[in-house]
Amino acid sequence: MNGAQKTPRTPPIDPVLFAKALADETRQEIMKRLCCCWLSVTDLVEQMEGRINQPTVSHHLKKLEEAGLVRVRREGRHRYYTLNQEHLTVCCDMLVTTFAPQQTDVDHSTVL
Amino acid sequence: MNGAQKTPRTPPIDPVLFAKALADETRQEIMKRLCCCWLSVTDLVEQMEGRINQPTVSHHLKKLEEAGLVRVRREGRHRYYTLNQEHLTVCCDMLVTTFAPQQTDVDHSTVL
DNA sequence: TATCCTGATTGATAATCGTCGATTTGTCAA
DNA sequence: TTGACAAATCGACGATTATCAATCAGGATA
Repeated sequence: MNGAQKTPRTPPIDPVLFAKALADETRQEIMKRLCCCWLSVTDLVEQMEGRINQPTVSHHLKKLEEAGLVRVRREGRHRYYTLNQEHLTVCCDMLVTTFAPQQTDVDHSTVL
Repeated sequence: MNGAQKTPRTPPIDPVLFAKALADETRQEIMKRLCCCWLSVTDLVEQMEGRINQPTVSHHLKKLEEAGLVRVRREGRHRYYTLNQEHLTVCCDMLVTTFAPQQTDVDHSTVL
């Protein structure tokens, strides 16, 4: 009885990294499929119905993970991914704040 | 007494277009400089202090305009740009909504 | 008109990025 | 061990994109 494990690292709060992670149609489709459940890479490949294959899905998941937008859970030989809703919300709030007027350069390198 | 004129078209609500517009460091810097005032292309080029030149600034402004993130005002031979705060907020809200769970595919092609 | 100024457009180039086939790594079950 | 499966990594290729120099279009002023 082990293996189950959450992503530990605090997600990066970086407006450019965040936007780049979202700046792809395929990645957004993956995010939609992960918004309500945990799916493995194989699950995602199946749901894409031959439009993209396994290495590509892995590649996109890596980018999303680097941006802190997905959580990973390892279970046996599977890895289950799900969307990190909280971080998405935090980043969206940060965007609005970053580009708000009367802005005196908020520091986003440290988590609030 | 004429010339002064706002951008008429309702900005597009498209999560991928929005993210792509934000997915560049230079563009985000331009957005920061436009968040509190109206600046001309020449103003922006000066503020960038030789790091990017005029055609590049124009190119970035075009992308931001296509995403509805800047407003333009023509005045004589000048064109003044400023950030469209409202649309930025709308798009961020849309992102959170789009990837929220219990989502029954909200239509974003029509403005709310 | 001619000239100057502002900013958009074009064409070329280099860098980045998405995609895939092939391979590798890691885990479970015989 | 071995074999089977899941998923990451690697290398290559094509498409997209950021950038710049050069040019062009429109408006102001003389």
